Amino acid sequence: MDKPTTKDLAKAAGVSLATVDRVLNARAGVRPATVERVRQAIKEIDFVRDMAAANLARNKVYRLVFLLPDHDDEFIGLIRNAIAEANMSMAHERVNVSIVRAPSNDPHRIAKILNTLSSEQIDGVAIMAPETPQVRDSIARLDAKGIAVVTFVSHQPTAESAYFVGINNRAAGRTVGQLMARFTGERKGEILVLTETMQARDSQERRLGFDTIMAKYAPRLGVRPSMETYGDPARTAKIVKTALESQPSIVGIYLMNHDFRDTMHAIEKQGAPQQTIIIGHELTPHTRACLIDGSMDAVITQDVGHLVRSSIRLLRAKATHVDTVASQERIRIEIILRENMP
Amino acid sequence: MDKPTTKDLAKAAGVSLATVDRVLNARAGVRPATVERVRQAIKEIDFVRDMAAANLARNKVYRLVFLLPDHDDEFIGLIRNAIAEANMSMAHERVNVSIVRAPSNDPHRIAKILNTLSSEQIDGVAIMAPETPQVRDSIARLDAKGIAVVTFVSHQPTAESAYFVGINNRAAGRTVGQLMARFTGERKGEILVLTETMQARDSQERRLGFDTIMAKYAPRLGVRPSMETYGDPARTAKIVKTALESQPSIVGIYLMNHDFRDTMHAIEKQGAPQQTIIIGHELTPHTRACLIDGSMDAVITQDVGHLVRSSIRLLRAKATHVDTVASQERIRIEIILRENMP
DNA sequence: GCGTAAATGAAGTACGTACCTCAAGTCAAC
DNA sequence: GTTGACTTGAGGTACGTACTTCATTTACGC
Repeated sequence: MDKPTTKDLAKAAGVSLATVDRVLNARAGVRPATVERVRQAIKEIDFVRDMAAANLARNKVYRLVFLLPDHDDEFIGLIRNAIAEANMSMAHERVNVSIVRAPSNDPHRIAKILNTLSSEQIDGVAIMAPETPQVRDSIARLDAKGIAVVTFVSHQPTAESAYFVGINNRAAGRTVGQLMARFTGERKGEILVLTETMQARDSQERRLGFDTIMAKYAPRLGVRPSMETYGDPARTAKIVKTALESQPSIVGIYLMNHDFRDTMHAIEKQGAPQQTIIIGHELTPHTRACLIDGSMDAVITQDVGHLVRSSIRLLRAKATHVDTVASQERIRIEIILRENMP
Repeated sequence: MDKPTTKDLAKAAGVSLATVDRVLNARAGVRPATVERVRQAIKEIDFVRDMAAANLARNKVYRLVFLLPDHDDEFIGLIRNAIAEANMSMAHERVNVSIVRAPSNDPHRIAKILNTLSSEQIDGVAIMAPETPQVRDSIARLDAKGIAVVTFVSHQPTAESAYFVGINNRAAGRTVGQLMARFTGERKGEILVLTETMQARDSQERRLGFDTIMAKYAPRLGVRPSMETYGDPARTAKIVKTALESQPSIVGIYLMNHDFRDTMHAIEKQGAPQQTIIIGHELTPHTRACLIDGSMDAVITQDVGHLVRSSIRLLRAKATHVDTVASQERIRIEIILRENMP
């Protein structure tokens, strides 16, 4: 009652191992009727190819690339660590993962890098980059070249050939909205929304989701227009100072981008009103510390290790033309409070 | 620049393949000095054993067993589905998982089942059962027999040889406490705590964590003693009726066990005060529906698929005497609101 | 029925590791 | 210096699949 092998399959189909091999690997030179016979036998004896052995025989290492932004914030750091760890723990899956970095505000540069990838060197790419026409075209080109692509963290809705690994940012924004609505109790006042840039689709979607819920559940609260820091500490400090001085009735702050260390620093320096609810994205050493010392109330995050492993599994499956277990690949929107911090 | 193989390792260590094999598989008959030389070489050339090939060569299927309670509630159903799914998706890992069921209130029966497992048939067991001396002894016996054991969902702190796969229930209770404290706003009143039985260690720990946070963050709220339903619908209805009638100032309800369909039904029938915050455990079809229709406010859950896969990985690693990636095995306490429901 | 092309089979090597056997080596105690 | 125990090496087979080569069979048009 052991698992059937290709040998059993050959016997069941009444053909030789060579023919089984031809069918399994879609090689030419087999009559359609014979192909069908083998297909039938596969179903009958419930044959599943031993991919470990197959890959061993192929002696192929799947070379995957993560394209990441070239600035070094905490979130990117976590991703890099997760990639390094995955490279270790998934070694027996015959994957070799490397990282390529590009300035996220230079679509041409990103496109150039993607366009130079050839299917001889690379089997798959996970792309974390803002949505631009250049990147979209590059993804189509990669697809045409037979290189597997997933979009990573940043959704590229116009790139149909690439599966998206990340959270639904609209839902993430809604989640923050719900927490903000409830954590502020019955208090009235204003909500500040800060982000690095509203150019990013992620920010737009989060904002959209956030507004929907705030309008529905907390009409008592006024949500201010998004303020952009452009990642500039001086500008950030100025914005925060002005906002907090002119708005004495702040009851909540939503930090919409990841790695808002400068922003938190500015808020702490300026001093927010007592009981101000502060919610932001991504669990990092910094946000972890903020949860512990109480300067933040909640963090919405996605499991970085899961993101990376999921991307790798999907790329590998795509490169091998194999199906995947979809349920394992859904990235959850996690709510972290001080009490359930991992 | 390929990945080093045992052959490369043999050359690097200046020994033969046979000796490398003896060292790698901890076989006897190698001088300590030689062992050390090979160990050094492993580090030097950064050798990692190709587990896929190793398992192929071993041609061993790891037979794992999940011991589950024999009553069929929604949570157990989810676990069974997850096990079936894992059996499919981890087939290439050479694991075969089966389920054995036992009445969770009959420790002798459970112990008897565990004691009949022999290391010839079974390589590992994941045990979901209440903590009892009988089970604890059985676990020790399994360990002595060389069968890998993890405790699953229910912590058995006295069984040192078994790794625990599940959440910290104390922290889970604290998390519920924090949500309850915040979701009730500034309102004053009483909190009901309902569970199937306080005999279960899980319930005790959740309660402990819950009380800690409530005392600290919501002293305005009175937390009532835990009420036990014993899984009896009639009793449940009576308890809920009495509690809600005699306590007009209920502002929150904590449902501490999983699968509280009867309890929710009784609450809905009796009618809780407007704005009563209801929080419970485990995301199931029922709690999912409750979140959507607003009859529940939050659900604390653990990823069942993750629980199962983690158990399998750990058992398999233990059976193979291999290290694991700890970070991948930590089960998170997930907070689910309507907005971030997966 | 003959020639040709297409389909199929038989048998091999390879992947990286496990595990076995047997021979040959080393070393220390006597 | 012999004995015996321990250590090491050499070489084999096996796991399930990929891929190749070459021989053989089948099908079809004439």
